[in-house]
Amino acid sequence: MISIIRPGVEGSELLARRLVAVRGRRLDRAQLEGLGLETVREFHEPGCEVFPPDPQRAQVQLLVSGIVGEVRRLADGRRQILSLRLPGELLVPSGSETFVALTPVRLADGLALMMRLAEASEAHQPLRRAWISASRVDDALLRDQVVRLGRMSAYERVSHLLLEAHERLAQIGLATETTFHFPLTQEALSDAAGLSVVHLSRTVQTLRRRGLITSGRGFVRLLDRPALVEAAGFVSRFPMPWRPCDARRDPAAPERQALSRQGGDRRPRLVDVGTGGADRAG
Amino acid sequence: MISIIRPGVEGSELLARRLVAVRGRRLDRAQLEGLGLETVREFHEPGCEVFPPDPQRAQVQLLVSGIVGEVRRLADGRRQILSLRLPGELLVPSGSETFVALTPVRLADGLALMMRLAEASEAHQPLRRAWISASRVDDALLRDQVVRLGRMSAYERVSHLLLEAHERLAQIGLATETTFHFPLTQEALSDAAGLSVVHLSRTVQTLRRRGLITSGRGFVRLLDRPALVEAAGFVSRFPMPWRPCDARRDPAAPERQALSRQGGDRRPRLVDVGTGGADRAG
DNA sequence: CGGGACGTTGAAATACGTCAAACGCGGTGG
DNA sequence: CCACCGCGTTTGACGTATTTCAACGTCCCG
Repeated sequence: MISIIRPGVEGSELLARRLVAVRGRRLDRAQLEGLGLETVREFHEPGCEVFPPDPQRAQVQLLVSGIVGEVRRLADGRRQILSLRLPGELLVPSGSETFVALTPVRLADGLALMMRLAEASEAHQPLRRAWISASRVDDALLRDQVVRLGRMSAYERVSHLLLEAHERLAQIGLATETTFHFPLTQEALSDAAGLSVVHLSRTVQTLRRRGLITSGRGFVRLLDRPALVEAAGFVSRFPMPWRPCDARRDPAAPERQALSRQGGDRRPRLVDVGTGGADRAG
Repeated sequence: MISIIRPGVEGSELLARRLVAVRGRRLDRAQLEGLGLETVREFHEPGCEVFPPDPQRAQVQLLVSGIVGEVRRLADGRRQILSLRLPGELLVPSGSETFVALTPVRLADGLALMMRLAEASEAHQPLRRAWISASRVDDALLRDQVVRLGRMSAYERVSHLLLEAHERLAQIGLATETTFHFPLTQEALSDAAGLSVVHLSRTVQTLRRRGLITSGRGFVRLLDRPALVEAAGFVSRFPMPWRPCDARRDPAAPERQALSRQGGDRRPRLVDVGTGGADRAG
């Protein structure tokens, strides 16, 4: 299976896929050349804050692999994850939030990309426009988060969150039609969903008992997507609804095997341990 | 007292004040000339959707007076107000959201402003930069909303919401040090706070019983701001903390009186009816 | 073999939602 | 002027969703 920790794809490729997905249009790969995105710069253990590595280093980073949470903390220690950041996304620090690695993470310097986006050069208008589309999608996702937290039950929130994660990962080729690697702690998930860990755990189990998902070893499988969509009132924020099996088979294929032997990441954090043998069948 | 329905100030003036507040810097008023903001175009009764008046009309509008809610609806009728829009703010429609008038509202065409912001003309760089600051503040406020809904109790949410409203209104001269006009239905407030109307009502009453606020006739008075700030863990998102009594006395003064005689707005919606005579004292 | 991180479970407390009725108020029509 | 009505708020009783606390199981690692 595909690993989000080691996707087997370059960061710029993931960025490109994302820009294509948010715009629903092709993008000339030349637009992303010469940005120095190949050289991965950081590696963080889960729980670490991602910014700032050094003050003088770039303040914008491209997430190449792993999952990062955009976090706000309250005085008494309560934590809210504002958004989950997935590979191919740019992390721009913004005052009141911190970026926290929720899994092992690799980053690339995003400064050159940021500067290319800022300059209004004629040659890079397609990139610029794609970027604007990406920002709009990000914005819509943040508003989804508001609605999730404000008006949805725990059951709906978790379903919605999983559907969103699945779609976003699918768009960049890091999910199959039903399955994706999502090695988050239940504590992280609960902070994203605005729930207590305990209640999140129970909610996930309800989803499993009802046969909507299975999960374990950091993988989630959506057994009945239509039912989940129905339960969560899920609406896609991408211009094109995702459909499986297009550009997703070829470039990501290399390390299907390597992962499961090694256990994926050193700290094998699981969404949950699964119901025994429920999640074989690949 | 100052009315948010008829502030006695032009829309461009409110916009200007806002741009000053979000940047913490002066702004040459010439930057806002020739935008056609003087001609107020719309008048909506509460509950009406603000967009679109006509397809061919401008799709961007400046809110000149009154309060607008940025609304998402779920399939079963649940409603979440993503953000409250106050006078001097620009309403840009965005697909999944609708703008709903929560009080009587006046609007001006914002298209010319939008276009001036888009063109990179050297002359209007200060405006452009101020606008970027405003966007950043908006963004921070939306994230505040996420935290409110995700990790705060009803009591904290309402306190926080009131403090935010007060500060934003104070920044544009529509609030005194303690008091502001806020003629929202409790239903609207509850949809903003992610609570049921009933529970919101009880929460507001708790705040009153504890002597933190009084309210009635659409006005809210913060009796003990420090206590509210403490209770809500409130943090300002403006570059300069607001302090009373600077530019707020002169230009807004004209129609102090007109309002209370007329009852403010025709449908005198109240935040609540107050505890009898608790809110005199000027 | 012990310890720590993570997930699960059960019981009890509580915050919040729902339902239904009453109230206050301003507006309207007689 | 009063009676009535509609809208918004308030209240009480009650049900439910969610949290909290505490304990236990498991896996991995030292």
